[in-house]
Amino acid sequence: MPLPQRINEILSSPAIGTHIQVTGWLRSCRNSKEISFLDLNDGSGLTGLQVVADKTLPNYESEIQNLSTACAITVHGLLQESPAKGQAVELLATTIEIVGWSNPALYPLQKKRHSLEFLRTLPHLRGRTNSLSAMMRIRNCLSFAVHRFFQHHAFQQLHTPIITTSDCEGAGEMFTVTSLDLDNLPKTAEGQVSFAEDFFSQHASLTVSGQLEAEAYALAVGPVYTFGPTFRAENSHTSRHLAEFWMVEPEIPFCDLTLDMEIAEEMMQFLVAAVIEECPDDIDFFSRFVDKKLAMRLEVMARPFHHITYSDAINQLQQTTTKFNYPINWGVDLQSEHEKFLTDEIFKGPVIVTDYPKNIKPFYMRCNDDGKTVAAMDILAPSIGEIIGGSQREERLTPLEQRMAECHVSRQEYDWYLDLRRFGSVPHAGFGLGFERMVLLMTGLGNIRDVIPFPRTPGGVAR
RNA sequence: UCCUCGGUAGCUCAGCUGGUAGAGCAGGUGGCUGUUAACCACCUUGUCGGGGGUUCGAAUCCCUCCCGAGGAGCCA
Repeated sequence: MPLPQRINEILSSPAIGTHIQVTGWLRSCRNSKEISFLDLNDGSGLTGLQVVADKTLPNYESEIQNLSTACAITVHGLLQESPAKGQAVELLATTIEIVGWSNPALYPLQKKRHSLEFLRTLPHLRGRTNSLSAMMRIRNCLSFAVHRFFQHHAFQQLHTPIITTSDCEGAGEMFTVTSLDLDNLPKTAEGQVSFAEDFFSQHASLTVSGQLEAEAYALAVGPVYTFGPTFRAENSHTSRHLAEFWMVEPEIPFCDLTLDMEIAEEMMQFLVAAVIEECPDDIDFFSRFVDKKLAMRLEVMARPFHHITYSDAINQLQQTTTKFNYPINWGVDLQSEHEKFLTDEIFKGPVIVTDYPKNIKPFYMRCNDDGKTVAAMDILAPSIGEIIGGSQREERLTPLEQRMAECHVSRQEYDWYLDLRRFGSVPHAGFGLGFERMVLLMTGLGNIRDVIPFPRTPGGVAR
């Protein structure tokens, strides 16, 4: 493909003495009367290529001296060793074509450091900063590694629908999808909105999870995984939640909770290793400027994860002298402060908590023989909290029907799901990884709005 | 949704117990043959988040709304 060579490739194996062409955007310009130094960056890495332009260039006075941050240029020149300190190689320009000008008085990003809060107001431009481009490279690396991991283990990627008519968890607010005229809504005899007249002839929403559809295909073609956007209309205004986020959801037939946990742990360690291997500069950048403990945390991720049952976790938390804001009782879900205590104080690393009380978990999780707990597992990561939630699914028809009744899940609506238990049901399990939380873990960034290019949160969409 | 802290120049912030606004950076102009968040000199910039109130007088005190950050709940 006739694409221009990227700067990170040029710098990693510089062909000194050859003529090359590069394209990119200027981060800064240092002009003097007869020579200019242009810091050219094309987004391929943190380090830019220094372009040296001297007055012999025909457009030196007319154009080059007027260049400023953000201008786009194409440079032909001679790659040479740099006589000055600061960089090993530089490009001595023979021609510089200005592809796109930028008005420095109006361009909102300066050479100096900006706060992440300010950059959030410029989602369309913030990718030009080191922080966001480094995040983007790590995010991309993680994304590709997810596919590599599952494809290598013969999982098939399943494209589950974005628009759905089922509410998977039975919890969580969903966004309604409608083409009805909002100023003139059709009503039923009871005064409710008549979705029978809507586009899909029934109420439809944006998906909160592809799990149930993934189960259907796992019981048809073998191990599958989904990797796509999911949506929650919950009014949660925190640094860990998005209204639109990406989730990785494998679903494995002939699989119990133990194997499910093994796969989850192996996947996470594969992802961590991939980023450490492929994005060392970006990890180093985040370690130095964002989170000094990042490298240490990533080391811990490579060790075997700790395991503890929910009941044992409750016991341990009850035995500590630490005072919690929320009381610890068997049957109540673990609060953030409890999860943090498990990961940061007791285990000092990732923890897999298993066998939660069935009453705090959804209907589809498999009931354990004790009748009180389900075959569920949550992976808690240091400083992030829950990063993976998974379970072995209830494959037995009768217990599933009982749980659906207890949870007030419509039998009619989920009859198709029961079919999966009627016709060749097998033990199966899966989990969901919050992809942005994985990016948080790998970058050390503190706010989930900074690990997705265009964040959607309650209250506003900037672009 | 609740709690806490914030909102002053393009950005980051100072502005004490009320006396009507400042710094650094960015930007502009000029200078400089090798710079590295370049340097030197000079210059520009404000409905002090919106609205209302107290006061002779409000960036400063009070009320209210909006927005942002951190935490909680819920979750991934």
